[in-house]
Amino acid sequence: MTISPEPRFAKIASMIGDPTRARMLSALMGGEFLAAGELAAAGGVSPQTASMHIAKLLDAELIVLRTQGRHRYVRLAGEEVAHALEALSFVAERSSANADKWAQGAYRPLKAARTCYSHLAGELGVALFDGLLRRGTIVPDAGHFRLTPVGRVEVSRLGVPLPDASMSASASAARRFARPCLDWSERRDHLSGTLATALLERGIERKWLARVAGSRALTLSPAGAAALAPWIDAGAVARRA
Amino acid sequence: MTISPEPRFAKIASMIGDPTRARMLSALMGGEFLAAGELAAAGGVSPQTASMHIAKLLDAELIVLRTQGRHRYVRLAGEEVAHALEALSFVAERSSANADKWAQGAYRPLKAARTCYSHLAGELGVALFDGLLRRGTIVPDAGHFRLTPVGRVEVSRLGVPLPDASMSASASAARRFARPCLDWSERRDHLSGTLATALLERGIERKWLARVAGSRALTLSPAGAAALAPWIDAGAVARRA
DNA sequence: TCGATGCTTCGACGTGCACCGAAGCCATCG
DNA sequence: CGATGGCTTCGGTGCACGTCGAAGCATCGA
Repeated sequence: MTISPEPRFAKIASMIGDPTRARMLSALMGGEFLAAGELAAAGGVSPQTASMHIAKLLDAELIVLRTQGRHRYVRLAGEEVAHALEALSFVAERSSANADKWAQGAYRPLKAARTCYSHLAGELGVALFDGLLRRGTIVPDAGHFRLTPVGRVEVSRLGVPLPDASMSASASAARRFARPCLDWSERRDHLSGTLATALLERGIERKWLARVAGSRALTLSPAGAAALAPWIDAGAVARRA
Repeated sequence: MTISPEPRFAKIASMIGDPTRARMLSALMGGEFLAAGELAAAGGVSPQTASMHIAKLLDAELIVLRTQGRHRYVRLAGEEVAHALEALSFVAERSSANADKWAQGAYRPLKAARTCYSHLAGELGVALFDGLLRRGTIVPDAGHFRLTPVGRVEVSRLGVPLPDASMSASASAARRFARPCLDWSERRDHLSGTLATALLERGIERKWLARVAGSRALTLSPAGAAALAPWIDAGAVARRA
């Protein structure tokens, strides 16, 4: 038997495996562009060191670059990268030894509500997902989800832009629109896809949700609790926020 | 901003990121138990070195151990681990620079047909998945798939054991039964779940498919092509095998 | 034009860790 | 009960790479 070549995923994993780069990528899971300096802070290293790490991540195509004046902004390269990070988190958090650590300090806000790259995750994320299904805003359809007629009205009333009413687009577009995504803290599905992305964007824009600086965590405002009340028990939500 | 702790997924990623461990894990993606010595061969290192790596992987709970006499057999710790490896592969293979490498040597058989931990993947995997849907053996149902009445007959005729005809089991069991899984070489879904696992097991048992030693690759026998003919064009299959 | 800012490149340092040789441990087999 | 085979532990070596100081290079504001 000839020695098999090094699997391609090894390089990707080694990129993610360095503690400093992992902190950087974790910060980028917020889904936004971050400047090189911000990444250095997130990683807890000097600008020079951060610069080297950014070069490596670019080379591995885990992030993409956008130069603007003397700033260099960087973002995750795509949903696929975010998904790989989530899958790794799911494995990491599975250990029984970690079960009690959720309660304490630093991880608590992250469990309550956070971004999963471009959509909502954590307790709030799965609660919203449950609510959307229970209320009949979305229904399962061939491996993904679609809005019901009532759902279209409800969602557009929130100010979320929707694709053409015809929905006669390609199957892959329908698949991208709304599909399940495994939540590593709740170990259950939440909603992902362009609908979920639009919901999060609008939620931030209207200040229903606010990003916690330097973290993927989100906080829910009273206005947000009110807006989401049709789908989520306001009392339970308030206790979380 | 306080420096955030090292994300938990970093340790998992660093475990996967070492080239030798990556080769070992790749071999374990076959879904079977492998002895420590076999892992050493797969990794291309001495037994001592393999032993150290196995200890690390056990500590990280990426693999599980089963001692039998003087042999120590090891297997992936679960579907979650396999899924994380697949997600990483999906990122790794996405690069445009890799597009042409599929054609050449070592990767060709892997692309044609391979195991995805416990089920079938690669060109053969997606072709079978397409065939199962086109022929109406399985149909989409609320985010996963279920057998049609005709499908039950067809599949049991292959000798694949099926759960109770009632199918009144829990929703999560239905979900586990048959669901889509992203194929990193084809960049499309193939079938996963207990049905897919049973299909692969039966296929190996009846020598329709054979494992290639020291690899995740599979080869399709003429008998296999005949057995799968209702779902897959035999000509196209033969050209692959 | 000049200084400040944001980031990169270069060079040197230190350490973590993968690796193997040698030796030891535990089963199984003759 | 010794011999063999499979695997682990220990000890020592070497390399890869993450780290920062210093210097260089753009861009922006005055």
